[in-house]
Amino acid sequence: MSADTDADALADVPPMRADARRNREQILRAAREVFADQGPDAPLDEIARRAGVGIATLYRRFPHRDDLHRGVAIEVLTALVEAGSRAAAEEDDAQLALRRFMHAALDLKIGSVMPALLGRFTVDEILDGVPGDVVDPIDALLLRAQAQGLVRSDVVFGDITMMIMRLSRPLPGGGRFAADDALAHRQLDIYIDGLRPTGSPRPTTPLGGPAVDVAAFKRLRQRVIDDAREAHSEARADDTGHSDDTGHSDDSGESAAD
Amino acid sequence: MSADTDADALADVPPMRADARRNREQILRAAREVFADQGPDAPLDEIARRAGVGIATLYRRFPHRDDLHRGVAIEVLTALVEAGSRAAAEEDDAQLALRRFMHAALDLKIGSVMPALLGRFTVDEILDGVPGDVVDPIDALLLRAQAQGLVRSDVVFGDITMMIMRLSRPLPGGGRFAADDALAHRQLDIYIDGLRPTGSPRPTTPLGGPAVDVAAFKRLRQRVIDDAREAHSEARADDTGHSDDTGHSDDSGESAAD
DNA sequence: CGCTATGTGGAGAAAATTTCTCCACATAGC
DNA sequence: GCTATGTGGAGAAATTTTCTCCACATAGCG
Repeated sequence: MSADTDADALADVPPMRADARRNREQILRAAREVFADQGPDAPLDEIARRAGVGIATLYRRFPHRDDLHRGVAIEVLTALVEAGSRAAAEEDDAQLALRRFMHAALDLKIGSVMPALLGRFTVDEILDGVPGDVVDPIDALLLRAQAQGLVRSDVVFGDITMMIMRLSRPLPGGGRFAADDALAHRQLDIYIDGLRPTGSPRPTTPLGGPAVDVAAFKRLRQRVIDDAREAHSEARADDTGHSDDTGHSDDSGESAAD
Repeated sequence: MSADTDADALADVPPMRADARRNREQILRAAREVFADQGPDAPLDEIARRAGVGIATLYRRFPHRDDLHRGVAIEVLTALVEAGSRAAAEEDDAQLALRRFMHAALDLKIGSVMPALLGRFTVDEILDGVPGDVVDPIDALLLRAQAQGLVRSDVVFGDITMMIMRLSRPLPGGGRFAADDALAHRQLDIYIDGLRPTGSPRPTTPLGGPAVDVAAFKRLRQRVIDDAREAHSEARADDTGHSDDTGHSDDSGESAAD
């Protein structure tokens, strides 16, 4: 392994054509999104479609689903370690370093890696592809902030990572809410403020992202309902059963399947 | 749309047999869980199974999927309103009232209602079954806490409700993590602490629930991996997937996995 | 510029999953 | 006991997802 440019040279595999490599990256990026959105068993069609490639290309590059899991996991964990060490190095303030790391991790949608890490194949299989340790550097960020009294002492590793995993999934309801990612960052900021110790002099973080007040919530609800109604009426053309009121009707409505 | 507790009296429908009513409730409870876990398109088999009834019973009671959506929505929203007014009435402290309401709402898994509310049928269809307004009483809890300076002023309705929706879904990874519900409450407590204004004298909330530190995380990871390996080796017995074609120069053939 | 090894897309068969009906059997409630 | 009401589960039908095959495209080289 003299130079990484010819990692291929060691194997008998000839170097990939440029467009093929580009496609491979598109697929991994799409897979990360789709796994985060829909879970590890998401249909592969969807991934190919989002990547803008044919299904055959996906299968050629990743013959089994687990190959895709592993590919995504390696990519994301590598970026995660990188984000952690960069945050630690570039932010003097330990709380800001932690905050910056958490937002970066959220952007990476590490929720997509969770399924791959937990229970598909050995940790080693993934970690062999990832430079350095993943867990301890993250914990170090937390410990440093705690040592300086910037984060309450009863917070632990899982309170950092598992929240990010949760936030990296879309809201329930089928991705109807457009500003989903921005809202996740807003919620993360509030959560991070909640990590401060009692009486901390640190001010609360100014909240960006979508402020969904009651009026906005009602507008949102109405808009989505209108959309759905429209989609529905397209789908049913001739509506045999009008919503005549019968309680939880046993057989009102369109049992006449169209 | 009549309240179904005494719909029987008004309509020509004879009263339900006691066991049938019990089953209906079991189904709604199971549906709530399953919708929260897997989304609004979750397979109905799963719901019937969790409810401990046959699939036919489910179809008899709820001929269309939307009937089930509506039934769950009505039940959960009714309980939600009830929880809100109870919290407001019984807690003198406005911040504690808000906290108590949020934890109650999390237990209700209102994430399961979101899909039904957003885009399946009109709001009225649900709300006719729910006594009173849903949105404003919740907002009132927040406004009261803000008026007393117990919650920062830039927080809005959506910061309360949408976080609960998110927390009511399981962690990504296929429900492998047993203490999921308890972790959600722990995370919620941290989040609520983050709602306090700068310099608030209120102490942080003591954290219950699972404290997943680095050691626990590694143990958890290993345990799950072991489980999966076991399940895998049962399932494949013969299939030797050869997958050295990832073009990633990693020699570790995954076929060695077993 | 033209050649060819490498790469691509999409149709569609095969497999897996999910829906939903039917009917023989069970039991609550009188 | 009797019977109207309710039940479970088998399995056909419909839908979704997987995965292969092959005619066609183009990067990269001389």
